[in-house]
Amino acid sequence: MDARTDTRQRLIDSARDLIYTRSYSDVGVQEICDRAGVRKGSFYHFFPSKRDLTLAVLDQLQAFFRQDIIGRAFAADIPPLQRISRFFDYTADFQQQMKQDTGQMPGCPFGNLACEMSTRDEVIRQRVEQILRDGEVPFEQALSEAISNGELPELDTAATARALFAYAEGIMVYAKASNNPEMIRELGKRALQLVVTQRTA
Amino acid sequence: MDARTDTRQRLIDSARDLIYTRSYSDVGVQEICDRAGVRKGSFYHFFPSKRDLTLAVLDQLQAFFRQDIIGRAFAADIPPLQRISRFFDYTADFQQQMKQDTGQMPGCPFGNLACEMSTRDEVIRQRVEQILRDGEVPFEQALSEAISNGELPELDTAATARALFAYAEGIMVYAKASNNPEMIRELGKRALQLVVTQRTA
DNA sequence: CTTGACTTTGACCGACCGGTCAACTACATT
DNA sequence: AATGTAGTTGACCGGTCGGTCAAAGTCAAG
Repeated sequence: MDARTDTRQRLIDSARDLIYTRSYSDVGVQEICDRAGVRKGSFYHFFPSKRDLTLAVLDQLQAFFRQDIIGRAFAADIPPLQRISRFFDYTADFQQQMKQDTGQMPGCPFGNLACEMSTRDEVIRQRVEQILRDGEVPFEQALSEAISNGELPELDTAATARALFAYAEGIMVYAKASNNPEMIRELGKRALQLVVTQRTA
Repeated sequence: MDARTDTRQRLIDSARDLIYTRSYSDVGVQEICDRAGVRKGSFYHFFPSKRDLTLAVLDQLQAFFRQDIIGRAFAADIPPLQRISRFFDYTADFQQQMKQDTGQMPGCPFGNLACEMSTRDEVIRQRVEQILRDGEVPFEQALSEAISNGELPELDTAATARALFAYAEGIMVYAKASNNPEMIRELGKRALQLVVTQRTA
């Protein structure tokens, strides 16, 4: 690992930890540098601005989210609809671990930044929007597979996937406001109701 | 309107506008005072801290939310389940108006503050948590009424109301990230699916 | 006319903000 | 050994942060 990569990566990691557990505006460049053991001048050698560092942080968070949450939850070892339920369980596990480590439930890093930054930085907003769009994909795939399997009737997989993901975001906001990861599990149980096409009764 | 009430109220209004459309950390006390036409020293005569002003802002926002959104949406002029659908429509209308006025969709002020402040200020977190709890009530009442009417079978009204409200929060995050209030309408159409107790198919 | 409470003012506090810059070091290539 | 490049350093920029304070102004009740 050459020094370039290392310093740059330490800045990303430091910013990820701080911004995720606090907020964009609450964390200064100086604090990010301190935690990374980097002088501020070096920071601006690697990133033209705090915003650009944040975009790099978003890339890394998306990669982690895809591999460690989405990837494991949507693995093909169980039927597709069960994977959606598993996603909420793994999300709850992760938030529970974060709370154990930091004392507080940080919620969804993308939702957090969407709320804080969408009206303030169009570049960040668009990046977050794209990440949310990408997050719909595994849900949509699981739904398609369930339809193929005969587990589900024909339905609008794209719209349903989006509703599921939006519900997941709402659950995270709600659980964060309550500082209670258990709420993710409770509310997550209802997610599959969004998949149905017609109401009973 | 005596001067005391007026100055204090102008500070609350100014802070509401600025914090709602931007964020807590992005708005300074000085800027709040400038917009209110108040000198900073006066600010600290009426509020011991920026946090306390924010709590006053939350009170006012909750009152507005109750009267102008919840109150109108859940009026008894239509059947209870339709009131829930109307809530999403009115919410979309309001966000559309905000976007027209400011260029951007600000989303839910409570969800925004939940995301930004829950890990940073326990007092604000608890206040927001209470506001979210209070928001569940009209949903729960509508569900109870629908059960009485025979429109719905017996179900856990408290848990269902919470799921509905969480879904609403998620829709707001999603729409804000997309800067597209229309998304509230589209996703809102699926809300009543969360009310069902068993899946078809 | 005085008192006392409420309100306003503007200067001030130390700390921090995001960002810039010229000088310097380390190292690989020639 | 000389050169070029990547990386590092710390001082520095103007501006803002949340918050404090003593002094002055305002006004109604006694």
